[in-house]
Amino acid sequence: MNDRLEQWRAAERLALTLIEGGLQRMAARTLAVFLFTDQDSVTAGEIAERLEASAGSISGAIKSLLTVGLIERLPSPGSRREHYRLRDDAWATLFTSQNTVIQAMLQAAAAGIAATADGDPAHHRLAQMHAFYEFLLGELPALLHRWHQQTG
Amino acid sequence: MNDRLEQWRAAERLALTLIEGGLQRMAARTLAVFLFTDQDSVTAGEIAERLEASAGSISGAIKSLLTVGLIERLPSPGSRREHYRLRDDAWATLFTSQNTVIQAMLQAAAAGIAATADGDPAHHRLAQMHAFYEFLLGELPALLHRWHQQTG
DNA sequence: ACGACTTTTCAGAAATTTCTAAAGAGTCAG
DNA sequence: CTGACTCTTTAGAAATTTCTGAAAAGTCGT
Repeated sequence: MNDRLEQWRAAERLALTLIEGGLQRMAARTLAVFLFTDQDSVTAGEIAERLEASAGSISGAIKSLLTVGLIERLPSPGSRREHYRLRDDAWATLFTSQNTVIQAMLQAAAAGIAATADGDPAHHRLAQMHAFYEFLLGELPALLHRWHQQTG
Repeated sequence: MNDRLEQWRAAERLALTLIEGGLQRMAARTLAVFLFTDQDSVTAGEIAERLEASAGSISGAIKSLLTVGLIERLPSPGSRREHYRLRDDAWATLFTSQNTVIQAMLQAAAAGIAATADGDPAHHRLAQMHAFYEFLLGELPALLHRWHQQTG
């Protein structure tokens, strides 16, 4: 099953999944190209052609993927075109980027705790929320460490 | 610091954080009400009044929160109004609901692997993706177990 | 420094998401 | 059974997000 059309379909399906996971539409499709290309690296122009999208939207997508650390810009060997490729630890990075969400949750919970009295049911609920996200934040480093160990 | 206005502010800030985390706007605001109310349970009407939103949008928000298991409907004691409250394990549930996302990622990766040849760089990338999400899926149960042990 | 080529920026258009209002359905008391 | 009250559904409006096209900016070879 080494069929180009089937690959394209799988790529688009994966993009849809990534969108479900919270990525922006074009960023997701771009990421799918990085996954499914048979080249080592691709240029913005190649992606635009592949997705039949405007250069502008690809530019924005690449920018956001760079920001979250999923892809990297390669030192372009004497070419005018910038080359990009998927980073090795892309998936761990994508997962880890939720740390910032967890941190935000913690802060929000802390603010709520400070604003409520001890006996208030809300105080108790917020404390529970805080405890969970604190636990989570503490577990993540060890989790990623196990992952890196497993792969070597 | 037991100030009603400060509580309201903290609630709205928390709602914004939840929206960042991927919840829909009104679902997030509704969840914030469940967290910050000083009652044991609230009705749809009370939430609508609190958020100055239509009954319809609250109905939709409650439905989605019920679906993901963040809140529960209480046996209403002889009242016409349905009572809801935050579930005890709400935060673990919210975190766990991403399992479905992980499962979807796994399937998408598997489809891509099946569609590419062994030597293809894409094949390698997709295999890496698959390995990570498989690892993640395997770790989650133990993680949640540790959490439940910690709280008792 | 110039010309060719590529990427980035940005205002407006398109599409999607989200909310509301109003009608409908369900439920309980009497 | 009826009336009063609440929740749900849905079509359309409003708001937000996302994409495009064109102009501007950047880069490399000559």
